[in-house]
Amino acid sequence: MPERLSGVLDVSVDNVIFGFDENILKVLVIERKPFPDEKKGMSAIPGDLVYPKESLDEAAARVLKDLTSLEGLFLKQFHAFGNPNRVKDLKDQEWLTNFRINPERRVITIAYYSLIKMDEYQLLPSYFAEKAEWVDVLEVPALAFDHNEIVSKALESLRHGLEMEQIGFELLPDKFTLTQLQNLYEIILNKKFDKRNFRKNIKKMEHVIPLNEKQEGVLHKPAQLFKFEKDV
Amino acid sequence: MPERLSGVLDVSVDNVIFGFDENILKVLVIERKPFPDEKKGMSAIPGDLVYPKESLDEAAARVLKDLTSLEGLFLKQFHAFGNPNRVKDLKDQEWLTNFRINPERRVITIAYYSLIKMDEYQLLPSYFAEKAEWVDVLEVPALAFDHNEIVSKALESLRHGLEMEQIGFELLPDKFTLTQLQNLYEIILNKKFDKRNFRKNIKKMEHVIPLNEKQEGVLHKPAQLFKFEKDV
DNA sequence: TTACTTAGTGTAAAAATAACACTTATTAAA
DNA sequence: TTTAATAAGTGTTATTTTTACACTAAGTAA
Repeated sequence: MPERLSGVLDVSVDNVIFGFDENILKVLVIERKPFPDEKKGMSAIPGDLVYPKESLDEAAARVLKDLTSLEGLFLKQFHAFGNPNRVKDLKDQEWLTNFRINPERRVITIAYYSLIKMDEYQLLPSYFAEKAEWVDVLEVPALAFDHNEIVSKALESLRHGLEMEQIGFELLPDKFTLTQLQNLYEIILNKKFDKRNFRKNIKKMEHVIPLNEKQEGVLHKPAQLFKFEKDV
Repeated sequence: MPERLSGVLDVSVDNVIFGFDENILKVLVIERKPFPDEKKGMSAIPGDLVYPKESLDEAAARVLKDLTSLEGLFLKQFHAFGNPNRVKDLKDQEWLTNFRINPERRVITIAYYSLIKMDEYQLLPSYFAEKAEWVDVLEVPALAFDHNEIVSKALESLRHGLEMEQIGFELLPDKFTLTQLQNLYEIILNKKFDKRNFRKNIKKMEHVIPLNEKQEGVLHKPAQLFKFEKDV
């Protein structure tokens, strides 16, 4: 048992938070406060160390809450990243020195993704971030650590493992039109659907319930509204 | 940052090793050496702590090799388990005391599954195990830690994420019959397929190559043999 | 030669998917 | 009050995919 030294690891959670605004899919990144000799702090996705007495899911929820003030969201664990050098880059080390007791220590991270409606809350940067902002999933800048890899894999998992029911609950208003729903599918899956075929498929879904209400305040034929029914 | 104490976590990998013998799907479990007052040691799936300088994938491969002497297998990371009390059961603690420097320490585990042909190697119990044995996936006994949960989730992932190409490479002989292949599918997916329809589907797969060879030594019409072609 | 065993094969019905264009309801402006 | 603009809403047909189903063929052993 040669190298079984103790206490040499930390475990963190990292959250890839996708934001949806009816037209575009974005990712939440946090910009670090710059160092004295930096023009602009490097960006990262929100993550933090797991506390001693919380589960991984609890840690992910806590971090999400701390960084976005949102609670009760759908949070999906999708992969663990454990490259032994994933936090050893010089810039990353400099930054960690300011925010971790043991900045040099190896960190294994468990990554989650989550989905929120961008317009439903204000981004509130946390104590260690200069600002929090949305970036287009197709134009993610260079991020700290292995966060670009984490974001790529999250997007892949999102498109793969997709249970639209759950996602729809999170990302659409309580009452929504079929066009909004189709938009959601198209943006997340990054492909187009035929309107009539799409609607035929939706009709088969028992958890999408038509309401006796119409859209108001639009300058065209108002659409019928629908809701999701959770318990079917 | 109230509880951000350091050095309180270990990280392990656990491998759910599925074994296939043309008729049944089994899981490899290791029986611990019993304590003086025990009749029979408790069983567990093979896992171990991650070394300081290896990646998670490397750790999983190493553990698999140590415990089964197999190398180069398809290894799929499928979930991280991090309940803070997952190794705190009394029996588990007693056992850990014999094999870990810090038995009381919380352990987060990254779980992998793998697939092997049962008849291709001898089970060689490692230094801390009384014996290693195969158990039917439908009759897994009570295991240590949260290993029953891990096995369930592995089976679910296996059936879900299934890329049969890869699995077939591991689990079938170099030359196989379509009946063997169908068996493999049926056992892993736990359902029956129509023989003709199954064969129609296989014909569409470019990586399944018919050979100019027949089965020998059987007391019925010999079947044509096929092989997998990796690079398509 | 016969009995036994598993291999191997085609077709038709049913279901799912894909392609496609016009009419309707509403608002705002003329 | 008519017209223009906008997005909503709707059905049918062709194509593809999936399912269901039963007999003949090739080999071995008695």
